[in-house]
Amino acid sequence: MAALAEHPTVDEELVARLRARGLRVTSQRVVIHRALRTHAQHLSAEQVFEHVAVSLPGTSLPTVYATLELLVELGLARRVSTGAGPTLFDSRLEPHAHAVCSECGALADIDEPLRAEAAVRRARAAGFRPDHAQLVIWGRCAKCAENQRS
Amino acid sequence: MAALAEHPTVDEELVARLRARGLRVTSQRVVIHRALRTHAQHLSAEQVFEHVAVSLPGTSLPTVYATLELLVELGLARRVSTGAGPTLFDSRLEPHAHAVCSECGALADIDEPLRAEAAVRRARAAGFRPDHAQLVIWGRCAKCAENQRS
DNA sequence: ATGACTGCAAACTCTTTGCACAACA
DNA sequence: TGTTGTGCAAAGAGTTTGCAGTCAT
Repeated sequence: MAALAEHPTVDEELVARLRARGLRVTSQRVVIHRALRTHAQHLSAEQVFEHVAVSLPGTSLPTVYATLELLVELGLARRVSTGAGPTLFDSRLEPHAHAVCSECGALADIDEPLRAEAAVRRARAAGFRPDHAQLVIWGRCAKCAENQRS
Repeated sequence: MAALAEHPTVDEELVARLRARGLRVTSQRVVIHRALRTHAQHLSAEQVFEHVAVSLPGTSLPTVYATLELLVELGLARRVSTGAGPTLFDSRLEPHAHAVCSECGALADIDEPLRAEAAVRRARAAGFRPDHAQLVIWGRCAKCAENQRS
């Protein structure tokens, strides 16, 4: 737990939530959380691992996986499963849609309110306890649509 | 291609779409498509494989995977990636939401119009070519919410 | 001091690939 | 007859598990 004095505001919420659950504040957890928050959104576990390797060499991939799952449980990250390639992790917590290219797998944020209330209400009426909703739009990104005029 | 005379209406569309693309109508393709249409929705490749093993023994798992992907391309099935467990394939083509239990992975249909038009328009404006949208609601199913009062 | 957490290696699940044979058109 | 499609076996990607040792509390 040294050399971690910077980024106070980014870390605060993580530390608070770990403490609230009686979980330990380890350097790995701090660095992994920071990687997700400070780099581009939608990182795979492998990408997080690469970023973390710079700031905290020796961190293992299984720890990255475990920590990312923990962050999701703590409500500090969201899983984005595109079904193509690895699962991505997103530190943007506001509900927003994702556009996924079925050709190259590229992922883009769509800033637009979800309008999922009706479906969420319907799910709740069926005994389901909704946590959050996610809208994924499948299609072709501009680049792939141009390259392959089919 | 014998003993496949039943289920005419279920098969018709598949045969038409295969012919239209100059693709061959094989017994495996017919049986796999039929399995997806006649059994409960949301089957994994493995589950399709098991069902197909009854009606056409000897069919291989790689063929099941290849054919399911083909059905998706032909617009006769939809991929549903929950991010937990294997990819599921859905023969219901009308847009509808899915509720996924983050505890046990159970998947349920939510019959509710999507209201994804605004997000789709936004994606299209960014050069993206939308194909279809999917709304996934994460949470806990009735059973898991009851078992584990946390 | 003690129990949670990590690193390592290995296993595991799901899916794809390469190649020889089979069968639709 | 000429490919397209299939089966088999093997490989591959992504993720999880078991266990011994480490470190936050």
